[in-house]
Amino acid sequence: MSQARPTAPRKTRIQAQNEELILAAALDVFSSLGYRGSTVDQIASKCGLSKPNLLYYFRRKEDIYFAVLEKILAEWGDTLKSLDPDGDPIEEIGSYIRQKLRLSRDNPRASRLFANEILQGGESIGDFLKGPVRSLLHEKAAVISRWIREERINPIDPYHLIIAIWATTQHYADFDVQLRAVLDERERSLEAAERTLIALFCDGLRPRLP
Amino acid sequence: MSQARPTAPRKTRIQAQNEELILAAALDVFSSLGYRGSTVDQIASKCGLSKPNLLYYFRRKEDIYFAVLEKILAEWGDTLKSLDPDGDPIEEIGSYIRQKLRLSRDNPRASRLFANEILQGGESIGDFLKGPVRSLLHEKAAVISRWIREERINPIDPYHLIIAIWATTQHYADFDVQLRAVLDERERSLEAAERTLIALFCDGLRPRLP
DNA sequence: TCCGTACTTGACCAGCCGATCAAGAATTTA
DNA sequence: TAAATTCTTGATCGGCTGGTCAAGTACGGA
Repeated sequence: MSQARPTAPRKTRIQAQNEELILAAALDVFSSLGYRGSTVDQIASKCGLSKPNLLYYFRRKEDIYFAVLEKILAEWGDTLKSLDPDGDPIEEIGSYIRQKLRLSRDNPRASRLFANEILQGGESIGDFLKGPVRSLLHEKAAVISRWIREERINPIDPYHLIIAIWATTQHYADFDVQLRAVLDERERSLEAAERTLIALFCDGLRPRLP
Repeated sequence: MSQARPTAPRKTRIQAQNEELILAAALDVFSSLGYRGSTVDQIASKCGLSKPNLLYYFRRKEDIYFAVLEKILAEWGDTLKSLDPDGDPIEEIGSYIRQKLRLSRDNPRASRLFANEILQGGESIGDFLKGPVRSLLHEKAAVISRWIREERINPIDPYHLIIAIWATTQHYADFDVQLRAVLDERERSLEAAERTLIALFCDGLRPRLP
């Protein structure tokens, strides 16, 4: 699967270089047009290769798509590992939000590709979701549950908390078009989003009376 | 635009009936396959009409899409009008969350179609976003700003607050596939989501000390 | 009942797109 | 340098899909 040519067990310099080119172009195209909306020609011309040449490295359009997906899922897995069980709960969750927000800003196309895939039924990543993501979620939920038991944070459902964090942070990548149409430039700063979300998740809206 | 036949100023019984059939089927198909992934044939066979017959009512595939979009945007506009400026802030925001969450549950396909459209660049709804949605957002933001000035809720950015509400509530429709893969049946109840979000937005995570 | 209009459809077309192939160019290896 | 391998591409194919058309059928008013 990671080998373009089944007959070639090792990667040439040219091969590695072109595959990288292709995957970069493919992320670009797939994330903005969706799988079905993208054509092999578009990807090829975006990276300056001919269509048959591209199909020499990846036999099928599907294979390109899978390769892109695989790549971004791997990167994501790495970045999701934080949330130190031994740290201060509020600090940890705050920095988790910050981190995910930055990921949204720095890698919006990956986020959109993922969103697209989910909306389309997510068949290609079902195993990934049911495996790594699921266990990661449960692991983090357990940490949060412990924090709740120790009365270091308010008692809320840990699963829905994490989902809320995912939803709010990814939203800045996935719905960027909407935000651009609806917010003024000045209101769209990452800092404002960061401040608001952290304030919200930490202290909520209700004023502390005394 | 609302008339399928430019030469026919009035709607026949059959016409009204078939257009409704078509739009229902189209929402179904478009929302699960996206615009480019859907075919006119699929929509036609889903509502038991032949393809040419469908294209008799809507000349182009695009026209069907626009009609569906127009319909759901109109319905949405209606449901978004709540948030009474004279009510209790916490109550109002809570009931707004509840309302949007129920909308997600009762009309997930509309939500997904919308998300799909945004991800694809949202050209078809640019005017809608820059117009009605934008002014609605500003209107609500003004209300929230007043509540903040009156010190009835904590000072946070009203725009990002509303966006956070949109993000979290729509997420339950748009990312349903992911939630199914990652959560157990029991954890996926609307009630849990409702409770968690409202607790989060109202009181946050940090315990009140005294 | 008859006539005009609205509706329906099988057959068909043109363009696009994924994929193939054979043949030539470049690069590596010996 | 020569042979072997890898890389590149123009030409082409077949299937799918949006859209058309002509011919027929149902409907509704007089």
